[in-house]
Amino acid sequence: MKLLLLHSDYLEVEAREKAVDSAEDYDEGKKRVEECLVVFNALEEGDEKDLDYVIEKADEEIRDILDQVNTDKVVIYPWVHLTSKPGNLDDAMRSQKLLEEKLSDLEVTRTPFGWYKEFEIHVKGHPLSELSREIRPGEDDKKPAKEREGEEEFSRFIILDEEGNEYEVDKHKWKESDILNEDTRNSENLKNLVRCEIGEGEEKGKPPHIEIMRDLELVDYCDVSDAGHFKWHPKGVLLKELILDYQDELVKEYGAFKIENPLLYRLNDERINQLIGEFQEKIYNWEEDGEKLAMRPASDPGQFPYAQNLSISYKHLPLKQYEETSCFRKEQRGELSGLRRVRNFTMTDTHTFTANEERAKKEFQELCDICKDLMNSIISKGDWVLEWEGTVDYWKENKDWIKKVTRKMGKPAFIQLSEERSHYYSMKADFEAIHPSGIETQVSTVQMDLVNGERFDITYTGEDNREHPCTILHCSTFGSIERTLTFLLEDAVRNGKMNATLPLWLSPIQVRIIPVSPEKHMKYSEELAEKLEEERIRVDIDDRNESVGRRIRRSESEWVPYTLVVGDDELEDDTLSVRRRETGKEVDMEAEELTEEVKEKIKDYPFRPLPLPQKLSERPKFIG
RNA sequence: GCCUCGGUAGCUCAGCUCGGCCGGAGCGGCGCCCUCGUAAGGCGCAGGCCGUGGGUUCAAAUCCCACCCGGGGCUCCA
Repeated sequence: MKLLLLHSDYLEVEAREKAVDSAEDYDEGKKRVEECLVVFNALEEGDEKDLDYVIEKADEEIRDILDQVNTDKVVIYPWVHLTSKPGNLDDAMRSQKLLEEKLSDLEVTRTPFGWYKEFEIHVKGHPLSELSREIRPGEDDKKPAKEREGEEEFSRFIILDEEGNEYEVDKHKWKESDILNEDTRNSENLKNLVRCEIGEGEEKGKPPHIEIMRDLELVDYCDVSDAGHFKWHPKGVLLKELILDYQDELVKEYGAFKIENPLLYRLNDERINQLIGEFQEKIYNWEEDGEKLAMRPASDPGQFPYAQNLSISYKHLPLKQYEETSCFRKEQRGELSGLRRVRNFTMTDTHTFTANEERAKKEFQELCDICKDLMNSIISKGDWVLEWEGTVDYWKENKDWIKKVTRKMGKPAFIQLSEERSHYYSMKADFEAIHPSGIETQVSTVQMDLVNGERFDITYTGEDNREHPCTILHCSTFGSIERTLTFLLEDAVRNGKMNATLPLWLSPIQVRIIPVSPEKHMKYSEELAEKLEEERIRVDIDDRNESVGRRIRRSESEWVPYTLVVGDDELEDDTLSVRRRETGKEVDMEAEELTEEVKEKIKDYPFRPLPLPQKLSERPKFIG
């Protein structure tokens, strides 16, 4: 039996005239059924051998779909043309009645058998709305619910441990790998990564960072923009700027020059067309004065043409070009999720142009070192692992080198290999942060690109005075700042919200002073604040007319790492009562001690001043 | 794009089943009392034509229709 199942808004059907002599009697007029599953069906040759089984199976399939589309109205509609080998008429008519009986506990409508019918149908557009099934007697195994195009991109999976030892992984038995079941943080994180990549996928539900980013007044939805575009409050802007400051330091050390390209590109330029092509449906584009324009979905559309126009000699190599840019991708509506998947994000991207692959490997290593530092300093010392992706051939030829790089990162790696090169890179290393919930966030990536130099005519003049294509390395230290922030926030609540905290250098407010009595202790508080400020510490004063308890609570809910209460006792001797958020306990220390402690923790990190009025009484509430 | 849930005060939400006696609470804000000692002190005040537009009705936050916007899921992406 062949079945065609259509989840429909409505079906209207009217019997016109008998198509066969044996057609059943029928004299009802036009019928209309709304919000139903229309079951077109045709009995096939051979089905009569075990009609009961066929009907039973059909019943099963129909109920399965009903369940999924969440309706209980069925229309049974015989349609012989679904098959090229129809069963005989009598059996076919019988099958209709049997099916109706089988489904009789539901709201079933049957259209007459053997008539020419006129019908109008409106089928819904969701993925389950159009399904076909085939049932054959004697075939017991159920067809898969969805027949996916099972194109297997990767053919080989390998794990490297921190020492660079190699373990082959079976896609279907990955859980059994000993290396994934060791009782270490690395092993556990790697297991989570492998699960996300080839296992049952990511954990679902509302991501925890959404509530946090709003509670901390960092980032918020923006009701006047497109979905997936966010507004940033002062503290959020500060956070982003500090991270980018840090990034700038890394770039400077690496020796790259910083450039800035437009956000908007002309699609009728062949290069742009090629570069944006991969993003196809995902670009924001429109027409302006007859010209097709698009917002940049990545840094390449700006950076490649930029590099093309440079005059590069072998003496300039390796040439390092860095850009930090806003990218726009029109992700599907339903795919957007907090800051994790957005339509506008900031990316930091370096391209290194080298003379040849050998030289590129050296640079690759150096870029990985940078990414490692970044992971360890900004993201999380513990909870990240490596992922390599590339071709089987590249792996075979460069195994030792890949192992060497991995060893230097001090993290285990998961390697996915495909027979054919599917992207421009032959091999890439992704730096994946692992959330407390087990999901991954790709932070950095370093990619070995052996083809685009030639393809986009990015060349250097060699000693031989001839043009040679560059081997290009792509390194995005932050695939997206937004995602990085997502991880930071979720990582912060790894052990619960109680003592959750951002790294001190990223805390928008590092020290809060609470004068017990605003009038009496204000002067001292202000002097203290000034002293701390001189040491480049972000400090503010909660001078609101509230009880001490209430102000402590506010400070804690804003994740302020150090809270000082200033009262009569402090005026007398110079000891401060310091509440450390990390421990939730308060200790007495002198101003100098506190300064030293804070400075020690933030010594080499960027600093930016408080982006808000110092006194809380002068500060608006941004959210809630 | 599809499915689904939602849109009520600055924020979080209750009220809608069964139309009227419904426009509320907490937080936040403001004011007053208190001059406070480590995660919510007390009292008071101001904030909303209940997403938009239609419809039904003597009467709509509540019922119906359309649209807009947001969350989640699917698909997609990786």
